[in-house]
Amino acid sequence: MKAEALKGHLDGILLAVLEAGPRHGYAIMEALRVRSGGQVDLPTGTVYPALHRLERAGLVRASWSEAGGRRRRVYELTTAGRRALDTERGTWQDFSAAVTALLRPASPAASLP
Amino acid sequence: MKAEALKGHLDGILLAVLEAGPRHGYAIMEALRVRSGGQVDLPTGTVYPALHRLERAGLVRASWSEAGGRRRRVYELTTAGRRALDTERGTWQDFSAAVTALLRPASPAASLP
DNA sequence: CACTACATGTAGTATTACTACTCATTGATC
DNA sequence: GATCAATGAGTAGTAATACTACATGTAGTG
Repeated sequence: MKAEALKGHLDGILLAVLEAGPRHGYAIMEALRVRSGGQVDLPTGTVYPALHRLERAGLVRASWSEAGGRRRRVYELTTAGRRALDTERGTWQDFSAAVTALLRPASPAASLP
Repeated sequence: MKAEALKGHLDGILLAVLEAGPRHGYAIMEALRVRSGGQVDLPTGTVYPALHRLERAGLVRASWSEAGGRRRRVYELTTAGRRALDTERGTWQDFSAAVTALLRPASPAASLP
């Protein structure tokens, strides 16, 4: 399972990575790879547009920096971003509990009422 | 939390409902409402197209039936559908474990290496 | 008669994450 | 000295998904 779709929870995950401190896009991708044990390996075409989206939404703040002849765009959480992360954690709890319950085999049940 | 997006796991959930026995679309929506305690309340514009998709994919088999002057399209799992449901359960386990881990607060961490 | 529950469906839209590129620098390898 | 991998940022175009908002019709209840 490599490029597993994060399906709507990508934003929350990016915010969670940034909670630990400011990071640039490439570093975020690597942090995700490391923290997931290689399970989550996002392509740049997923991560960069997502960061721009979060920036437009005011959940992260970005600034250019330079290191070793390489320009980096460093992102950090805003207050709204922190709030959004809290909300997302709650949403995820509810969502995952609901899906887990629905996916669990039910009693073979009465079919047509 | 009402029309919560099932985000890519709708198909698996529909298959899980049908695992308990054949059902028609409307009954599936109701089963979902009941089994989720009202949390999951899908609009018809989500469920019917999804069922058609599953049928096209060969994961369910459909047939018309008549009850009380009402025509119903009754869906039941195929062998492929049963297999797909097993796969989806595994995928969900991995996926939810990964998201839960990534969403968990990390050590405040070194930022820019 | 009007309204609700039952029952199925479509058209059009917004969002999302993907593939497949482009561009540029640095450091290691041949 | 050339070439390649890693670092770093980005876009264009596409496919999939679930949504809103509608159309259509029957049965039963107040």
